[in-house]
Amino acid sequence: MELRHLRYFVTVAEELHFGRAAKRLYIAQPPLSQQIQQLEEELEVLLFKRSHRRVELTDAGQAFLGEAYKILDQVEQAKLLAQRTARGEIGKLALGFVSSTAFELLPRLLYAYREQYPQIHVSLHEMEKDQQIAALFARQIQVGLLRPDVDSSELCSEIILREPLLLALPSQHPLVSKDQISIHDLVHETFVLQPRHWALGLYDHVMKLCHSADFSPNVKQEAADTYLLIGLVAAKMGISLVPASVQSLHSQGVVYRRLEGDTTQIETAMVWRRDDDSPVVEAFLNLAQQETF
Amino acid sequence: MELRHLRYFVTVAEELHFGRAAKRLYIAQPPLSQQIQQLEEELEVLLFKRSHRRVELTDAGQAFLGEAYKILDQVEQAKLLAQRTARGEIGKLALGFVSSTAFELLPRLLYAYREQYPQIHVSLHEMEKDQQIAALFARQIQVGLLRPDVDSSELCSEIILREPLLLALPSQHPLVSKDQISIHDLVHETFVLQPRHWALGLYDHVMKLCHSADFSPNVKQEAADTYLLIGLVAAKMGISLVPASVQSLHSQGVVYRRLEGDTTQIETAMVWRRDDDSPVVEAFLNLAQQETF
DNA sequence: GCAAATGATATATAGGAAGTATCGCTAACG
DNA sequence: CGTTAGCGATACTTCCTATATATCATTTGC
Repeated sequence: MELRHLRYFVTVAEELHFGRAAKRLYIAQPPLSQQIQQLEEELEVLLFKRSHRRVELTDAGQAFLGEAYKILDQVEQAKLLAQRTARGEIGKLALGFVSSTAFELLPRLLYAYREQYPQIHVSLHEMEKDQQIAALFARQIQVGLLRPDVDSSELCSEIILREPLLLALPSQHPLVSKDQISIHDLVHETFVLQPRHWALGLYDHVMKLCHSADFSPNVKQEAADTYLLIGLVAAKMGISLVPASVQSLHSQGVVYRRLEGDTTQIETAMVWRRDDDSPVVEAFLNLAQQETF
Repeated sequence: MELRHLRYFVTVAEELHFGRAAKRLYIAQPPLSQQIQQLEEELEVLLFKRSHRRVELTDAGQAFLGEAYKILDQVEQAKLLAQRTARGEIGKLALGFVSSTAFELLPRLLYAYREQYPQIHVSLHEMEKDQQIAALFARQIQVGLLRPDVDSSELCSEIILREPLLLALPSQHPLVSKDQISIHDLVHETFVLQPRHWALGLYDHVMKLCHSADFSPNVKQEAADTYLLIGLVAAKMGISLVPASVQSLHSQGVVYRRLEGDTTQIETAMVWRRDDDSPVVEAFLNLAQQETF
C-alpha cells in the first residue's frame, strides 16, 4: 500500500464516480480503477459496491475512509512538524548560566527569544563555568553563558556582553559622597568578594586592578551567591567590585559607583558545541548576536 | 511522498546505516539513498546528518521519525479496521421486533450474537409488523422479527421459529385440572386477546381455530402488550391463546396448557432488505439460521 | 431497441524505482 | 605517512509498473 492508493481512494469516495475522480486527480479513468482494485486486493476487502450505474461505499469502505483521511492529514502534520523543527521553531533548549548573568543578560535574552520562538521549551541551569563546560561535553546543556576564556577545539564561544566593574558601597559609606572615586581610595577598605574558584575571571580582574594600585585587597568575607554578596555589602561587612549588570539588583542600603580611570571590561560569552548544528541552538545564537548590548 | 519513503526512512533511522538498512529492506543501497534524498527534498528538510563515517538523525529527523511510526501504525490499524468491518466484526445493527419475540427468541439470538460479535453495537426497537416494514424501507432498521407473510420484492424473509399455540388460564380455572383440553371446551369462555391490527397473524390463527369448533370467541377485553395480556388472565378477566414462547414469562396465577388436537404453528420470520449486503447483517442472519429452534 | 453513461479490460508506453559499477571521502592501521 | 577498509553519493542501465489509449460490457432512459 502506498499513499497514492489512499489519495485515490479518498477522491473516489468523495465523488462516488470513477470518471470525475480521475479528472480531479489528473489521471485517466482506467489506472484509477486499477489502483482501487489493487488496494482492495491488498486489504482483501471490497471498498466500493459497483453497479454499472452507481458507485457506493461498503461498510468497510466507510470505515476505511475515515482512517484514510486521518492518515493523509497526519502526513501533512508530520511534514509541517519536520519543517518547523528544522527552522528551530519547535524543540528544547537547555541553557547553563553563571549567576551574575541572571540579573540583566539572561532575562533580556530569554524575553527576546520567547517572543520569537514561543514553542521552544527552555530549561535553565545555574552552574559555574567548569560545570557548564562539562555539561556541554555531556550534552546536558546546549549553550552556556559564562566568563571567557574557553579553551577547547570542540567548543565555540562568542562574547556577547562587555561591562565595566562597579564599586558596591553601603549607602552610609564615606566614599558615597565623594565626587570621583579612584582605586587608590580603596587601599584600606575591607572587601567582600566571590571565591576565586567560583568566579575565576571576575576575581582575577579585581586582583589585577588592586595590584595596579599596589595593594592586595583585604578580603574579610567570601560569598559565592551574588544576592548574598550584595546583602553583605548592605550589612556593612565591606565593599565589593561587581559587574555593572548587578546594579539592576536594586538592594536597599547599597549604592554603586564607577571607579575613576578604570577601564576594566568584564566579558560574558556564549559557548556551544562546534558540532551542534541544531536549529534551535542556531536560532538562539543568531538572536543573541543581534541582541548584543 | 509515498509510504515507501516513510518505511525506508524509519529503517535507516533504526539502523543509522544505509548499507544495513538497505539489506533489511531487500534493496540495494543506492536506491535507498535516493529515496531518502527525495523525501528530504520534498520536506525541504535534512533528516540525517551524514559524515562519511557516521549517520545520525537531525532534530527534524527525530521529530519526523515519531510521526512516521505513528503513520505506519495507523495504516496497519486502518487495514485491520476495514477487514474487521468487512467480516461484520465491527459496526452497528438495528433490530426491529414484535413484543412476543421478546421473551424467548430475541434474548436467545442476542445472547448468541453478542458472544460471537462483541464489537457490534446492537440497538433494539419494538415495533409492530407494519412499522418494521416501513423502517426497513427507510433504512432505520436492518433486520426485523415479525409474523409472516411479507410481500415485497425488495425484502427477503425467512422463518426462524414455529411454535404451537398454548392456552393461558388463571390457575384456579376449572379447566386446569382437566386431563386433556380441546378447543370445544372453550366455547363458553371469555377471551382476552391482542387487537387484530396489532397482531394480525396471531389473531387470525386464533379465529380460525375457534371457527373450526364452530364458535366465535367472546372477547371481553383486548390488550396490545403481552405483559398486560397475561396480567389480565391472572386477574381472571378471561383466558387467552398465546405462542408457546410466552410461557417463559412465568407469571403467578397463570398456567399454560396444550390444546388437544391443535396443530396450529405460529411462525416468526426475519426480514431484511434484498439489497443489503452489509456484513453485519449477513453475519446476524447466518447465526440466526444456525440457531433455529 | 437504440444511444448515452460508466466502469472494467486489453494492450502499449513512459516514468521512475531498483540494480550495477564506481567514485570520493574518512578513519583506522601497519 | 601511505595504505586499506568502510560507507555514502553519483552515473548509468534495467526493468517494473503506473498511466494512457482504445475498446468492451452492462445498465438505463428515451
